[in-house]
Amino acid sequence: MRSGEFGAAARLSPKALRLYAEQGLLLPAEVDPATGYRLYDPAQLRRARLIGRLRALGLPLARIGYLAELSPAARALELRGWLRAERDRLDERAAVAEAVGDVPEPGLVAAVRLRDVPERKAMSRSRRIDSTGLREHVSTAQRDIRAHLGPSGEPRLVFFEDLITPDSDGVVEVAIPFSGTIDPVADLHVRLIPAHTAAWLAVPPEFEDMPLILRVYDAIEAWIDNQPGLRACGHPYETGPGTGALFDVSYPIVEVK
Amino acid sequence: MRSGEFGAAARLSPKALRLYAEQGLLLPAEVDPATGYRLYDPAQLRRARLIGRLRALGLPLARIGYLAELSPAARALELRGWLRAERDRLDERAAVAEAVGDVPEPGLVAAVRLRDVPERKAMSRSRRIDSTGLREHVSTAQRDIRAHLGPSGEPRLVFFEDLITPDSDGVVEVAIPFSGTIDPVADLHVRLIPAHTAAWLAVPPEFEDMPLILRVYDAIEAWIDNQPGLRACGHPYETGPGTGALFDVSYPIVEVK
DNA sequence: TTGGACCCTGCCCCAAGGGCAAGGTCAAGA
DNA sequence: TCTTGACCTTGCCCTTGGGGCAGGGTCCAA
Repeated sequence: MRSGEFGAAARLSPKALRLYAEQGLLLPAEVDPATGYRLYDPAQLRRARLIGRLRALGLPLARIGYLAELSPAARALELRGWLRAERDRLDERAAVAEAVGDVPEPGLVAAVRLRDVPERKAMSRSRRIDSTGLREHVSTAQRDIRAHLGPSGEPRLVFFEDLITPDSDGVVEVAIPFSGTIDPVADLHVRLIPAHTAAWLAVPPEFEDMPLILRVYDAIEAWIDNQPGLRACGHPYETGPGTGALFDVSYPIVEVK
Repeated sequence: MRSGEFGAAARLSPKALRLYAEQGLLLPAEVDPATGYRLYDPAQLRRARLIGRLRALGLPLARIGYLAELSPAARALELRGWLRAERDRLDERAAVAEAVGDVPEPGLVAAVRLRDVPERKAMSRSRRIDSTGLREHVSTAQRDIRAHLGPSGEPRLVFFEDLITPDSDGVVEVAIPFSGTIDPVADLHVRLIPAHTAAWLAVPPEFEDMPLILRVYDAIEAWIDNQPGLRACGHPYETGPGTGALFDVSYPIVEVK
């Protein structure tokens, strides 16, 4: 079969067929060396239709190449896992959407305070994750670092270098301050957390989880914006355990002219 | 504020800020005409953070530009509608995924038959839709066409020129055959459905809806693939009411060497 | 004055093709 | 046998939302 006929039977455009051939996802049974015509075997229709269905689901071609090699049962299993992940992502998006773009909570804004934080040494691990891996990253990094520091008992800090949502990953650093001298190990770095002034808020229990935690961040940002002489600098971080709460949220700030 | 400082406070990359400035989504308060430096006002942080949040949800910039102009209440309303649509899309994807890539139903394959379909004139409307608009397209087109044909009572045909899923749209033609002579009206065309042989299946009631209807298509395709002298040509169509069922599914076929 | 940090424009890159132009191939009708 | 139209090829530019880099200009503090 020539490509047009094959594409019509498989409901794939000529351009798509060419792309799949280039990527090795669906190699023509034969390519005429003189004319470049791609010739397909009717037996390839099964695979072509499968690819079309999976593409229609929105799966990337690389993933399709993997799935196409699986047995139907294994493929169904993978697809169900993917659907569950998609559903979780959507749930988180719903949570973020609920909190987006409202006016800040006046009660939270009024509770923002300033404090001076001294310079500290800290052992930390940075990793690029999305929100699905956040909880695990924090707990395992904390465990690994404490295993090296011994029972110093300092609160942990979690720095958010980017906005972490199900659709956008970013760098999150888990750091535990310590006294004395310790050498870096593997991916556990030792660095200085510089002295700074922070605008902070003890997170009320009812705001601890997504999506309401976003309103805590909103409130601190709004408070800083309302102080003409102050400006955020650097990344916000969560300190846990906090001062009378499960954790505090802090923004390093500077004074400007 | 210069772009770097502003970007750090809003958690937006320099590249993203430049893009938003080019598209008019977030115009700098001032651009130094000599150096091209973009200077932002701290008051723009609110909008910048809103844009960042909406981007993190996966919304396209054009939509964000629209949403950013709305009041928080109107924005929340729009977002809830969008989330509902996303959830519907995901439900349909789940349905498609359940049916994808299994082995065809042997009972269905065994029930496939051949029939010769004579040439007919038909009045039809074609439209590019995705699966959310399918049901409405079929019913309104059928109503509009029957209003012009009068009570001829012929079964309707629905041609699927592409695979229709929540993520991929395609052309769907609703056609009703008639006898006599009728002029085309507006977007209702008059065309010949050529004589052809069709491989067809009366859809059992339990297979009528997504996702199981896909297995009916799979079964006919598998049956055709197993007949060495036969090959599908043209697009499949649904005939309703069918022969002893709510509708039949047919594939036009040709004999090959 | 000089170094480093910051910023600019402009170019190429990603996925998954769509669209178009220029040109080569094939089969059927005249 | 010739021609015509349908089909096929390669190659280039376009899409979204930026990432990354090169080359060069700016700003601020030591």
